[in-house]
Amino acid sequence: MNKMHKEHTLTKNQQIIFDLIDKSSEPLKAYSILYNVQKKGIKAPLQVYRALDKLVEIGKIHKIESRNAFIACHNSSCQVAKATAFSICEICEKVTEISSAGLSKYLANFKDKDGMKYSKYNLEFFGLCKKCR
Amino acid sequence: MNKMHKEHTLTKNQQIIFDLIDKSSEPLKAYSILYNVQKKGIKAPLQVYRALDKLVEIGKIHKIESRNAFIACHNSSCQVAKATAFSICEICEKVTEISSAGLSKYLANFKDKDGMKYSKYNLEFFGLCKKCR
DNA sequence: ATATTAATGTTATATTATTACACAGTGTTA
DNA sequence: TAACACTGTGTAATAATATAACATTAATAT
Ligand SMILES: [Zn+2]
Ligand SMILES: [Zn+2]
Ligand SMILES: [Zn+2]
Ligand SMILES: [Zn+2]
Repeated sequence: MNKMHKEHTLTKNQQIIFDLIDKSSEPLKAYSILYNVQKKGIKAPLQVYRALDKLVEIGKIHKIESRNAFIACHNSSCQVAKATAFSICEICEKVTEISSAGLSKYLANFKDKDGMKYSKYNLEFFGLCKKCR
Repeated sequence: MNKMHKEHTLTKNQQIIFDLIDKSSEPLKAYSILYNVQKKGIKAPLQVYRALDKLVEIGKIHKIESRNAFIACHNSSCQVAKATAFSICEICEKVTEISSAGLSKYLANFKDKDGMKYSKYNLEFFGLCKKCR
């Protein structure tokens, strides 16, 4: 198989699960994923969680921690820095990945009281989306 | 009664669980809390989760979403705005609440592409603490 | 080839959280 | 007073989320 540059070639299970998440309009939960890929031969939770772990690790998807759900990344810079930001509508649960150069720069340069810098972070904003206001 | 400055009188279960979290040096998980309060008559998970929900709601504790654990708030401004930030050591799992006027001001004023502002957010920074470096 | 690493398949189990229902206390209203 | 709404409690059962343990196979590197 042709392995181009730094591209991660997904395995069969990883590809099946990534495709499902990528084409979804909303974040998907692990057991919802499991249910939807059983016809493709993925039968057990662990198969799903292993693929999810790897996809998160390589930055193809992100976990929305407050919702225990997974969303595909459409922001190529995330694949380098594990620095993510999302907006979440508290009514319709719509989740959008925020890609703001200003925000990521601010957070990447943020130092706490001890002068500590953090390259990795996860930020979740909550509010009402346009529709729900 | 003045709503802005209303003191929440904790119920018995809430007080027992808050005291445990408050005196803990690390975030506590729900079932660890349950185990530790059984001698005080709290026998079921639901009793713990109900108290936790209320304590989160009134800002006495926060949930560390990436760890499914709860920590007492020592930053009085959180009780007004549900805007929280933490640093988490990826080795020893030490969690510290960040209270930075600059950070909270920046995030409270942050607008996404649609001009939307969010008063509520949760930010988790990851890295290595002083000891673990 | 062989050692090594990564991924898979399967079963069982652990951990985290909620539903459903009955009931008790408190304060307000009629 | 009685009726009501509201909040909290106690208990059992169950749902939802995630990992442990073990055997096996595929891909990669030396
Ligand atoms: Zn991303
Ligand atoms: Zn919405
Ligand atoms: Zn706080
Ligand atoms: Zn540490």
